Amino acid sequence: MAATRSTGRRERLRAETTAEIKRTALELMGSGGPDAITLRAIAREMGMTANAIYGYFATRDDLVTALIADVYTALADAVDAAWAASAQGAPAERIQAWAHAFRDWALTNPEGFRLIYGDPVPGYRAPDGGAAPDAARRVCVGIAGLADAAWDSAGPAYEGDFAWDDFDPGLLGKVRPAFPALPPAGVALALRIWGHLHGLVTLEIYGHLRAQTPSPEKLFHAELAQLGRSLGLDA
Amino acid sequence: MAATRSTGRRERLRAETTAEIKRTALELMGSGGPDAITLRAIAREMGMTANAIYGYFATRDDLVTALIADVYTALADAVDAAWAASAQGAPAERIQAWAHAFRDWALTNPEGFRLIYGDPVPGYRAPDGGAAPDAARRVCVGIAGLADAAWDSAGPAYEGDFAWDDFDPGLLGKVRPAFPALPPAGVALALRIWGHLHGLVTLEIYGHLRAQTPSPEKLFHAELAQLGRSLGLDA
DNA sequence: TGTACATCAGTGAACGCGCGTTCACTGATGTAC
DNA sequence: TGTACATCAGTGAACGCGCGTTCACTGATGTAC
Repeated sequence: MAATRSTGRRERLRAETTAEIKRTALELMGSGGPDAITLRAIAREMGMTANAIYGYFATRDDLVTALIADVYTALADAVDAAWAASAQGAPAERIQAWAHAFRDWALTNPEGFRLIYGDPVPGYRAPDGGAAPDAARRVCVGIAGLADAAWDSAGPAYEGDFAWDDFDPGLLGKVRPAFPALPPAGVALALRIWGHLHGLVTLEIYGHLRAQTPSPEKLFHAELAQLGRSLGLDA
Repeated sequence: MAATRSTGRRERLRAETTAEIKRTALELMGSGGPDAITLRAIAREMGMTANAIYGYFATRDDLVTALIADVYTALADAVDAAWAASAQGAPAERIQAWAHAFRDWALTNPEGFRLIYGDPVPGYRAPDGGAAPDAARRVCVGIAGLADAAWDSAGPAYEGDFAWDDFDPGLLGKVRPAFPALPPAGVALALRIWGHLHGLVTLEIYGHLRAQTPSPEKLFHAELAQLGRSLGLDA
């Protein structure tokens, strides 16, 4: 009992320090951009030696890999939560809820957004597996949910010559069981919606949109209204 | 005469070396990412000493600033050329020509695309003026041209509560004289189209789209077809 | 045409910096009997 | 409860690296008379 509890304490301390390292890294990224993620800077911030971090992450790239997974998960959680919270709403409302959650998360965590969707940390090489974290796909599956919700009304306008093998099997492995009624053209629609939202948000995050308009959110709102109309949904 | 010609020669050599420095920097960026733009690497590649570059650029950031301007200009030239070349076509064809030129340029110059639209070179700080190069705006003005070409048929579906002061005066200073018939909602449409194209191309360049579909170009093509339909244009 | 001078592109050594990573170690915490 | 041992988080000094930038300089090219 006592032994178990003691071991538990060490493990808990260990987990806390691990979390603090990641939190500190994200804070540094928030204030200084992805360049700021260096073992030495993190250690400095935490009041420890740089190499103490090697007790928690074998290598700097391992730390970055963990950060990316965490950030992806946070984004996926945010949009999934918005989707779930709007479960009682009409499709048009739910799509707007999802999209706003996406943009809001990005604006709240611009450096996180840059970390997962932009250029990675200088010198970083993704691990051999190379596969993006599961959470990356969760976002895509979430968007497929938007397309699915709208497909009854949107379908006729969006039929096209897509086939299942136009898409990655891993993606379909998640999408098809979840949305059995969605045809290939619906998956294509999902990816295109993703592109629309990603484009506007990226332009905003990187400052390109703000150079053209003082109110990017108005543009985003118009985009969603028009999207709803294109999908044949009542706003 | 001889004197003039001699001076001309020196100046020409100087211009050639300046161009070679920039070309080398872009090549390095092409093979090693934006991180690879270092004075020492450029000098190494050119067979000269690192500090010889200080005869051409006062500082590394000055070089990067020049590179960004060059790359923006190359992109703007590419899309403008496609637009001009399709002058005889129907609006739907011209829009497709423009969009394909945009994507093609990005795929041919992915590192250039990342340089101007993504995270800048590590440690780079834009000069005080801070303003993006003129060519950056040329791209936006070009897209306003797309919206203008489609506005006769698209307008009714895209009216919205936009006003002139929803947009940057600098942008309007270029757009309104060029397209006097385009109302504020048309400018909003232009920025949204920009977002659509930018999103799909960015996702493709950064590898996120390829993880979901083996044929991003098919998706892009579908996007353009649907865009034409949304704008009320015949394909 | 020849000579004295100015220009200026490029050299080579050096600076200080922050980085990731390694090494041998210390000292506190937990474990076994 | 007390003692001997194992664990393990963290230290501190050091490594080699590539970077931007500075400095005093050399040597070739062009200029003026």
